[in-house]
Formats: sequence, C-alpha cells, structure tokens
Amino acid sequence: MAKHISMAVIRRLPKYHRYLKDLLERDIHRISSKELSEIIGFTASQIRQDLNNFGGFGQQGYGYNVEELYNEIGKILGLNNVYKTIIVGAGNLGQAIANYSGFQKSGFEIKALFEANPRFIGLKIRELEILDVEIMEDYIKENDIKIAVICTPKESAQDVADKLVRAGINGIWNFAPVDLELPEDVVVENVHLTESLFTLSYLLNEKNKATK
Amino acid sequence: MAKHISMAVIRRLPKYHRYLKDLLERDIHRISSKELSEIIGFTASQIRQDLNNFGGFGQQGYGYNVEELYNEIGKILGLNNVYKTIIVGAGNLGQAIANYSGFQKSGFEIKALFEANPRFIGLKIRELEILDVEIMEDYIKENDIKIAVICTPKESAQDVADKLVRAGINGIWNFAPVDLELPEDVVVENVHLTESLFTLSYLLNEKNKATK
DNA sequence: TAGATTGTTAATCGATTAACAATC
DNA sequence: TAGATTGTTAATCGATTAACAATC
Repeated sequence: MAKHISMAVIRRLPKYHRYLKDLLERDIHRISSKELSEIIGFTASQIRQDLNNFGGFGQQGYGYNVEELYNEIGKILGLNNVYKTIIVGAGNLGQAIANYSGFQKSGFEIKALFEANPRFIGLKIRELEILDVEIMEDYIKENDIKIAVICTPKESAQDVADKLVRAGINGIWNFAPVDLELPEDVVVENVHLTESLFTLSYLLNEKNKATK
Repeated sequence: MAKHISMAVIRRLPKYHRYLKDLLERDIHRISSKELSEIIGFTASQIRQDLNNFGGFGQQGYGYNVEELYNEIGKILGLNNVYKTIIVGAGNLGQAIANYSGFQKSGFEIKALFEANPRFIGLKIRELEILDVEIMEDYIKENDIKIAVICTPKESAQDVADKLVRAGINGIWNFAPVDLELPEDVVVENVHLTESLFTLSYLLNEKNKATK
C-alpha cells in the first residue's frame, strides 16, 4: 500500500519540477541534494526525505541525474497525462487563463469557455468560442471533460460547482473566493487571490511596525 | 516585544476575515469558537489559539462579537490602511487584476499599469492608462507607490523587481513563475499558478490510482 | 580504494489538539 | 447562581533537521 504523502511534501513537488527544468535548460545534468538545496532554498535533508517518499532516484557518491529526476517528478505530478479542461466564467481572469499557453503545454487542454452573461456568448478568445453555461453539463458529458476552472463571481460559484459535479467532473481549480462544498471524490484546488493579497498586507504592516 | 506569529497562523487570518464578513452579512452578531469551527473547518481549539496570539477578543460564556472580531482582524491584516499600487505587465492577467474591484475596496488603490510592449502603451484599462515601463522608477518615487504587482513573463520578472526595489517599493505581489531575489526588507507574496495547477494534477492522479 | 553523497533512522522542533481552571 | 465558553497550559502529533551507515 502506498505511503501517505503530506500536503507539505506535495506542494514542494512542483517547485522541484520547476527548478529541475531550469537546470536542464542550463545544461546541468547532475546535482547533489546539497547543491540543489542552495538554489531552491530547502535543506538538503528535506530534499532527500521528500524524494525518498517516491523512491530512490539518487545514487550514493554521485547525486541525482537532473533529467531523470525531472521526468520522474513530472510523472508523479501526472504531467504525462492530458486533461480535457473547460473554463467557467469568461471575464478577464477566465480569459487570462485561456490565453496562457503554459497550461496547455503541461497537458491541460482547454476545450471551451462557458459564460452566463449573454453579451459574451458567441464571442471568441483565440480559437475558443464562448458557450452558454446552460449547455455546459451536456458538453462535459459528451466531450469527456475532466477538469473545470471556476472563474465566476463568488455568488454563482457553488451553483456552477454543483452542475460540474452532476456532469461528472473530476477536478476543480477554483478562483472564486468561496470554499466549495463538494463530494469527497471530487478534487479541488483553490486559488484565493484576496487571501494572498491580505497576507502580503499583513507582512507589510509587520515590517512597518518593526522599523518604527 | 511582540510574539512571533507563524506563517500558518497568518495565512488563516484572511479566511477568518472572509467568514466573519459572511456572518455579518447574514446578521449573525455573536459566535462561539465551536460554531465558527463548524462553518470554517478549523478546530475550535485552533481558532482560540489563533485569536489569542493577538489578544483576548472573546468573552467567557458568551463567545465572540462578530463585528468586533471582524474589525480587529481587519486591523491586524492592515486593511485600515490604503496602499498605492501599480501593476507591471498589462497582459490578460494584469488587466484582470486591474479590473477586479475587490482589491480597490480593500484599500489597494491601483494607480497605473506599466508595460514594455509599445503596442499596449497609451491604451486604457478602465480609467487607467498603460504607461511605458521606462518611466516606472520615476513614477514610483513621485507618486509614493508602496506595492507593485508583477504580471510579466518570467524572463523579465527579476529585472522588473530590481527596478522596483531601486525605486523604493515596500511589497511585491508576484505572479511570475520565478522566485525573486530581493533585499530582506522588501516583502513578497507569490502566486504561483502553475504550481497550484500541478498540485491539482497530483491530487487527481492520486484519486485515480485509488479507484483502480 | 578513498571520497562523496545517498537513503534512512533518530532527535528535535513546531504546530495542532485536548483539557480544564478562570470567569462572564 | 448555573451554564457556557473563553484563555491558556499540557499533551500529542507531525514535519523538519541531524546524523550516520550503506554504497556508488
């Protein structure tokens, strides 16, 4: 049985992935936990512990092969899969996500944008037509959509989530400032921008107090 | 001397703030840690511990006054201040942030957008003119800007950050997928969207393995 | 082989939870 | 007053760091 991996570890994986890609682009093919520690800012001990949750990717006396480790972490993150994705809410944020090519490159294929406001329906973002949220459930079922990105105002987010769940979505990337109520087999990742900004505000305040 | 507050606690504060606002809007004026626990999903014990880092806001036998607690947490987060803010990078994401009225309402006054691409310079987003990033340093100094939001591609983010630091900015809200090198008196809060999406991807994968 | 560095166990540190006396 | 619920101390749990034998 697979060992339980804590969220703290999981959230470090994408960062390893990013730094390893960087190293590859700089043509560095071998790295020790100590060297990686110096550029990524985690302790060498933590890096070895983290990686050993998933298997022994290193070699004593040598370190880690950058390309191999990059690929392995990619697999652990599920980046070898392709996920059909839709975006709900075609406001600025929805459009920004639709336009960011990095997500597509990582295997998140954005198939359509949905919107409730009739003024937007029928318009196009890149190649993507904006569709009426009324037909969303059918679209998800017919096109085997796995992931939905919620970029609606908070008032409609739970409603949209309920529709997504009914249509059989597996995962939700939620940008609305609410905590969605979901069945436990649906995975959710929240991006609460206001909470992030308020954290910055707290830290700024702290700093100002310290200087006084 | 002020007691040290851990990041875990700090990151929960905006969530308390959000739920307390909700309660106020629903005309609930009094709440116990136990009741709050049930709606916010932290343990009652944790809630009391968290709040007591900042002072005794409750009353034995009664609980907490919602409005008072909401205001106190707002003050702790520094939301009674107004911060002059600029956005660097006028792509979709920069525009999305400029257009979101919630940030303005919380005291983050967006004063200008800066952009390197001449095609965008001079255009307007709402009332905001897009300015040339070349004049950014002077603008910051002349207008007493405290916060900058970085929405540039990753290649220019560190360069922009260096300019911001030189001009005397206090805090950076960074959306570029890099870890910025900054002097320690400049506060930074990262929003790494790709890391968030990859976390969702991991969790989806995990779930699928479990069902098999 | 000698040196380097992993994988892994043990020790430490910090955060969360439990318990309960204080008190409204 | 009796009941409720906080503030706070103590216990537990989990995550990070240190140490070192294994081994390339």
